[in-house]
Amino acid sequence: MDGYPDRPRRAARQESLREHNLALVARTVLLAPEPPSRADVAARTGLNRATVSRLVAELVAGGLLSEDDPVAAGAGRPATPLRPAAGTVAGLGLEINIDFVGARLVDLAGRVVAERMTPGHFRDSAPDEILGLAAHLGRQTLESAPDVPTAGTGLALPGLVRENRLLTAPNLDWHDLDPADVLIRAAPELGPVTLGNEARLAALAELATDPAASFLYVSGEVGIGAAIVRDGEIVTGVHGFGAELGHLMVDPGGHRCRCGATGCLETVAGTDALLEAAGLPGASMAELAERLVTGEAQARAAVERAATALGQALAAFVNLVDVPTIVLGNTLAQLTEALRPGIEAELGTRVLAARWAPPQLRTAAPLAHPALTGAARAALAPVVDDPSAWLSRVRAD
Amino acid sequence: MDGYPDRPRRAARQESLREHNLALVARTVLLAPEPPSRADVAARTGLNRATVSRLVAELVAGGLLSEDDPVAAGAGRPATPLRPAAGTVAGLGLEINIDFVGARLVDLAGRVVAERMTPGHFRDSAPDEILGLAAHLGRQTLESAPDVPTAGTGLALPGLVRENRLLTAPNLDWHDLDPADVLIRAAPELGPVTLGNEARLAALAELATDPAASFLYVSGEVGIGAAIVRDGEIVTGVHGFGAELGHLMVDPGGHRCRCGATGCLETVAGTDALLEAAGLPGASMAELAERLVTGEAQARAAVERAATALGQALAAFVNLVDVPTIVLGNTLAQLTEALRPGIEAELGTRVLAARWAPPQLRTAAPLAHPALTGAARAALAPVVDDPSAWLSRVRAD
DNA sequence: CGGATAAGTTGTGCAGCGCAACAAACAATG
DNA sequence: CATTGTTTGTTGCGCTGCACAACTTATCCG
Repeated sequence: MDGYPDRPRRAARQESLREHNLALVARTVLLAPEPPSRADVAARTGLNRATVSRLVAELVAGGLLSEDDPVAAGAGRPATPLRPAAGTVAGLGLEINIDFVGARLVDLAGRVVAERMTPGHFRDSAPDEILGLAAHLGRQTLESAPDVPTAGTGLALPGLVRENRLLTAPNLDWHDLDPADVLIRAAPELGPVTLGNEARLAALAELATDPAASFLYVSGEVGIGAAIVRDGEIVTGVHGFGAELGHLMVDPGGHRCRCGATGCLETVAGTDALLEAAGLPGASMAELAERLVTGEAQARAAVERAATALGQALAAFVNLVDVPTIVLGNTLAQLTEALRPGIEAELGTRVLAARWAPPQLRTAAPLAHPALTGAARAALAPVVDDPSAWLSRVRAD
Repeated sequence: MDGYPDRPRRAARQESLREHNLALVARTVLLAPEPPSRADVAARTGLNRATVSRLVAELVAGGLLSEDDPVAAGAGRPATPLRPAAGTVAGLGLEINIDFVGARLVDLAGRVVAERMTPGHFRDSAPDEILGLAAHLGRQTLESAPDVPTAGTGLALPGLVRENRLLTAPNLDWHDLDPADVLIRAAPELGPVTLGNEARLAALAELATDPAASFLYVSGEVGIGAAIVRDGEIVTGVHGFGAELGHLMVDPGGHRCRCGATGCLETVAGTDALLEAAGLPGASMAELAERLVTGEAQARAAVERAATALGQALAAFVNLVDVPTIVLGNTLAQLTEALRPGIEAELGTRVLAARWAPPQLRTAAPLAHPALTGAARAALAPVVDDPSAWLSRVRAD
């Protein structure tokens, strides 16, 4: 039932072979933990050394890969290590969230080329104004690195995104918008703008550490978002959204949620709800973590309750979607160890397959505003996934 | 973030082109609602007419496709309709369930070539004995159609399947088995045996009506299984299982479930649980449906409770996985209309994206033991997905 | 210093597709 | 009933792109 070749969707011609193998070689180098030689790439991909040489030549000429100085390792001709080119192609990540707007320019090598950040309070804000600010930050960021060509822009938003439109962002009180259009009008140099859900793009950033991983990324913010990653790919529902973990019901008789239903996970384990229950409204998660150390009862109780609710929701998730690992990100990352016992207890009893595949729980890689980096990566994705198209664009200049 | 070409995984050589396009042409004909001509196939796939002709010739020679008599449609040379070949390749489906063991031989055209069924009571049964019975039924079925070459066998089981092993089937009380091995020893002529979860294979049968559909298939049995189908493909979790809808928690303080947790959906809406709550233990769903017509209070209350629970579980599912359609199958199919109001009420309030994409609810296509057909289709899948391999096997004879 | 070894390059052969021209089979028209 | 127009399917040719093998290059080692 599995393991068969990808379902063929469109005709493959001679040209498709090139596109496919070019992408294969590019990915192999871009995602390798250590810079591989041409011979390494040939061995890993199954392509002939001669073919790899030809393809690498194209990719180097197009500025996607670069060669290091040859290094000898034992006998034989020294290998020429290949690595992602730095500073030749970049993607711009933008993020609009409740408490800040930011821009980050990231190149193929994963280096942050430039960054701009504006803190603020954008709850119930005017979309055009904030999008204008984002466009401005993006423009500034691009201008600060004028010699780096940009493939496009990714925009992370805390809401429901579908077909490159924002359906709703409850915490911003934004609804039914076309932010990509607004951005492009304000700053055409941003190039094609791709929208993405904040949690999903944060998951994309998390992937940088292990490009072929499978996990559920849980992003704790005011709300609770999530994204499913399977073998290094974000799993998308039919409509483009999904993984709305925050609105899983954990308490049929619980509080009413902003979404209209009752007993949603967010009403128990969302940042604001949790801090309020702990008797620390307006505080930060870090402060809450401190209170736990001193052993304050109300804080403990609130965290325990949140952990149980999270555990139940995650168990439901794992039963339905079967992911091996759960990654806690953003504000939840700071509480991982406090939450662990409660979450693991629920996972242990409720996950049907726990005996054979106990879900692992871990903290996200430390990185401020991961969705910014994820958005930049999303903007670079077309280049990585289809280098041929980018190369012909480069040649056209 | 979406719509980019499939991630390249292995090297593509000239031969890969052929394999790809051969599969493309085969699929186009096999899944077409009406028999298409070569010219139709060329238009739909984007391949050149000449190429299609070459590929079709191979597929016809290999017994995968057959030509109808040419029919004139308006001006021009009459087109030669192409259709799946009947009786030249078949897959054998086996199913072991609580109340029967069955075998069904299905050819590429979807025709049932032969079938054998043995009713019984196999709860807490001896695996070797029942697998022997299944092997015997399979052998008989194959012998009754000796001139139809078989690609292999699919085996549907009501339990957790992973890497072609049965981890657990609580209702059979079978655990940690390798049924494929047992079958092949007992009847080598069954060929390669692929295991599959009952709900998942039933979903595969449901796909026959609309080969590119996306839906959640909910299979009501003693337990409640489910399978996610996205664009005509079964979505598999990382470990191979997932979609364990029956063990979603709907009532934190509810009954203890066989799985060890409390308040699972199965304990409210599973066939046995539902009938018991309705005051009809041991009856059939059809009888329950009748009682509803006469307006019996206890039956009504039980169904309403089940509908609400199902609605909550399905809402959770849709929020997490984002499927547009929910298909109720097996025993649940008979209650669809009785359950609809309760389910839709919950979906309406709990599904975050309901405003933009309200989930549809419908009954499965009428077909006895759909998992049998699905298992047969699963056995045929390798042929459909990689015709080249099958063709060279045919040529080798 | 020469042999062993591995990396990368060059030239040839072959598979497989698109393209264009062509043959086949029918309908419409006067 | 012959001619024209239209669509289907086939044939021959040329191009793309990969594998393969032989070769060159650059290093290590004895």
